[in-house]
Amino acid sequence: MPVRNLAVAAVFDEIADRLDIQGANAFRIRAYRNASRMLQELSGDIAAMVEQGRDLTELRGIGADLAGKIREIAATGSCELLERLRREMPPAVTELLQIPGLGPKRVAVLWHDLDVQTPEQVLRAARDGRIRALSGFGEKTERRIESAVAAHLSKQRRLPLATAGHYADALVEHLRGAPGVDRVVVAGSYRRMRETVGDLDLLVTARRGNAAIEHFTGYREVEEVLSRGGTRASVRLRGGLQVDLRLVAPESFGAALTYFTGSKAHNIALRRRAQERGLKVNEYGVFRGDTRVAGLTEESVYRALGLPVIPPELREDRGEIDAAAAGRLPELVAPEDLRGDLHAHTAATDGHNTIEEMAAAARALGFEYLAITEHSRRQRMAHGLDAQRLRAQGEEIDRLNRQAKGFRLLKGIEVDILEDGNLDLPDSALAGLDIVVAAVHSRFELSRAQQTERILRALAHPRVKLLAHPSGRLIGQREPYDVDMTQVIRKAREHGVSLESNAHPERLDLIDTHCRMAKDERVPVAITSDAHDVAQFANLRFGIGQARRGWLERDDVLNTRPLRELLKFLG
DNA sequence: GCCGTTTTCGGCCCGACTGTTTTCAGTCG
Ligand SMILES: Nc1nc2c(ncn2[C@H]2C[C@H](O)[C@@H](COP(=O)(O)OP(=O)(O)OP(=O)(O)O)O2)c(=O)[nH]1
Ligand SMILES: [Mg+2]
Ligand SMILES: [Mg+2]
Ligand SMILES: [Zn+2]
Repeated sequence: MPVRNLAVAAVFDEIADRLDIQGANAFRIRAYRNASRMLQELSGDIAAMVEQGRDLTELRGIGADLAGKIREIAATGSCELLERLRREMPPAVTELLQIPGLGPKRVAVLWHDLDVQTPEQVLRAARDGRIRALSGFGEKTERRIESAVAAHLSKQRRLPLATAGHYADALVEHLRGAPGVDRVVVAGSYRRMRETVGDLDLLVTARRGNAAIEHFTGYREVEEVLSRGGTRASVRLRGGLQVDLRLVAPESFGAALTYFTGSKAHNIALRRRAQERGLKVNEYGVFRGDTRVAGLTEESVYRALGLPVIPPELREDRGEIDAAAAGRLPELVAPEDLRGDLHAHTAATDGHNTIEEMAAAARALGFEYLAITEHSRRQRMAHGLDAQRLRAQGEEIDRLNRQAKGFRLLKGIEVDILEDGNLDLPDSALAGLDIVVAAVHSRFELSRAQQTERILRALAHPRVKLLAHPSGRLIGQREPYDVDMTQVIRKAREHGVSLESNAHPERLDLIDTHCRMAKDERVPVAITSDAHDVAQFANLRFGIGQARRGWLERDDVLNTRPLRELLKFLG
């Protein structure tokens, strides 16, 4: 079985961790981490590239050595360097790096001097008072480590973006009440609209800072203050979420926002560009020698580097700086570009509102159209429609459309793709519909070849115009099924099928990197809510976020088209 | 280990907080 991109990335990450603990050159380690990140974001299949004999050194961060290692991993599943490092160091040790406060140096000492290999063993060593005796460690460090391990062992993983939003809103409101506070902005991965966030990063400007930091650490949900200084503080909330606050003077707002929005890789790339121009960038501004030349606004920071402002969603060091320098940044799709929604459910199946209520909510958003796309009969739990109920619903929609002016309900279905790639309803049932959305809701465990074959077959069905939630993943709950997305996207193009970017907060599927791949292959993406009630249209903003992260412009998105053009696409 | 309209060798982002340190290493953002 060909090796997956993520598997190669995992090998490089493990090599980086082990080299780190061994005290290897920091830039060599960074090279492995950069290569891993590139592979995780790569939309094409690395194994296929190897097989086709492509020149891997054209990939960013891959030189002759790492290209060789990728070929070795593709051929054997592992590589000599990793196997050697594993022999030199017990397997579990790298997990210790995940514990906040334990970096490579301390992990090396714990392992060498105490033969500690697992978080549980660290906890025991701390409780036995064996850590404080180590040189470079002390009583306080031991206590911090103990607390950090306990938190690590009970910690939830990364939080879905929408969930983090609830915490963020409450915190921002709390901070706005602090004396002397000027502005409060959520930065970090939250501002970049990543599908999940590891923590919350809050930027605050104030003339007198101490009061703001006091106010922050005094927030009622704070469980533990992890650190606190004059310009920054970190806390852990009940429930485990970490929140970092950064405080700067108002004149540094732009530089600090750039810094705290990241990503780290984007920051490094920006700062390298600054170096090349004899400038220095930090969170206080852009400097030439001792003179500050920018920093009040993000616009001023980017301008000082000869760049237009780069939208936060693009700041991942995926080529956005080169694009900006060349004046080729995309004009990203925005919420107001949407003219309708192509995936929604009603109380006829597992939704909670009537067709009329859903239509009224869509109209209130300024939409021109809404497709009603219930589940098909196989989804028994959801009361999926059979041919007869689907026809009856179509008649009701016809009746509603006759009454409504300036708005169009589209007759649709979210039909199951069966294991063999056939659809869950006969062609006769699909014939009268405006839009057929096809979706995988079962047999996620099929092999890559079988799953790909299954979906390609569905895409070839002449009535199918939209592939719903193409990866099938549920964030934090279910991994994507194994499928060759390159082939899926090519097939979609061949048959004039659009790919859905499902905006449900647990899905956010199309994944951002696949979004970008669809764009490159000129396959239109439909940003849909999959709303099961009228409130869920609000989720569309998360779909917009993922689309923007995938570099999509208005014209790359199917449901920015006016009704007439949409209908043309739907044939 | 990667990379180059200044370089094929010598650089590689920059700063805050903590604890144990007698001047700064380690970790993190
Ligand atoms: N210049 C620079 N900035 C950094 C570095 N590490 C983090 N930052 C900045 C950019 C990050 O987006 C921002 C917040 O750090 P986080 O660790 O919270 O990362 P981020 O929010 O991007 O992702 P997350 O979802 O929290 O894992 O701080 C660094 O090593 N150098
Ligand atoms: Mg963060
Ligand atoms: Mg953070
Ligand atoms: Zn649905």
